[in-house]
Amino acid sequence: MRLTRAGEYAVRCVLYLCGKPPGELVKRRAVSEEMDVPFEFMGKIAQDLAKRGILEIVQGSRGGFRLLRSPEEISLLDVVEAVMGDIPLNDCVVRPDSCRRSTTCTVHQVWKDARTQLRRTLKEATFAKMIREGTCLNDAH
Amino acid sequence: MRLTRAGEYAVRCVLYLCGKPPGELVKRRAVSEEMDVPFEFMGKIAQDLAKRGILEIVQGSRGGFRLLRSPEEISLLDVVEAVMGDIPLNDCVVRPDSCRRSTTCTVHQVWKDARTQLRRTLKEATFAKMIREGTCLNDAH
DNA sequence: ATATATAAGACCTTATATATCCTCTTGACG
DNA sequence: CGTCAAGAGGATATATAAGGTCTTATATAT
Repeated sequence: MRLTRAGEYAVRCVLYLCGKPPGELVKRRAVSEEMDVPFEFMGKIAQDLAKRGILEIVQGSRGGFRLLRSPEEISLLDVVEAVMGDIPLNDCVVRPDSCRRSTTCTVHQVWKDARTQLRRTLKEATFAKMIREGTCLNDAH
Repeated sequence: MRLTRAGEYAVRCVLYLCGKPPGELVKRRAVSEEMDVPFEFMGKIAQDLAKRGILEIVQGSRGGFRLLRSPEEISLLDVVEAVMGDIPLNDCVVRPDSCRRSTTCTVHQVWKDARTQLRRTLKEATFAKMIREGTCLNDAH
């Protein structure tokens, strides 16, 4: 029940892009080196972020990544779920078939509530807000 | 970021014991069969629960498991953390050394808040409350 | 065309979760 | 005491997921 490395890397990537002028194209190599993310792995993660419309990938020479949304419009939840898939917490919540009485079972209701709460907290945390209040970016990581 | 099988099994075990008269000694075999938990694995899980003082393990012939607390005094958090360890969500929260500026970084602050919130929700969910409001136990699982 | 950059999937490695096995210890009971 | 039932606890498999790398293909500027 923890953030994966891919999740952490994705956050770092978006954080880095948010620190650049809006619409600027940034090389994968630059993100990888600055944010200490394995180069190849960065490619995978960028694809996940692109699928969710968080950034755009430009091919060809002079290619790279470009944010498609403003930091106000990107939440921690968006980024984390882009690479980790839906946050389930408990199986029954996402696949109700796995438990016959999931709709009435209060154990599962607790998990469901916890999940809703967690997702709300992460949804409310936009990158604009986080950067405004200070992030690791300020220091060399 | 999900409940492990061991966590689910632990919950089932405690749920089952809560359904018995207080202080009753229940055989591992019974818990295992009734709650559909692998017999050997049940032993491991019981040890974790015993370490946290949730139940007592009695050896010898006529041995078995016995709840040490009333359902009012056992929360979902107790049981889940007994088998899964502390819920971290994000590494930096539990091991601040892994990030230099964890005390001031708002990304980590969000994770920390989310974690606190999740733990509170699970802490408030006592087995007494959950059973009162209906659980899967009522049905054959 | 060529150089540079990413795409996409195959593949490998490591870590964790899940489960089982075996030997030892405990305690009831004859 | 000896024996049996039951769990303890370490060692060891097996399965699944995470983490990372490699290769071939594709796109674009020059």
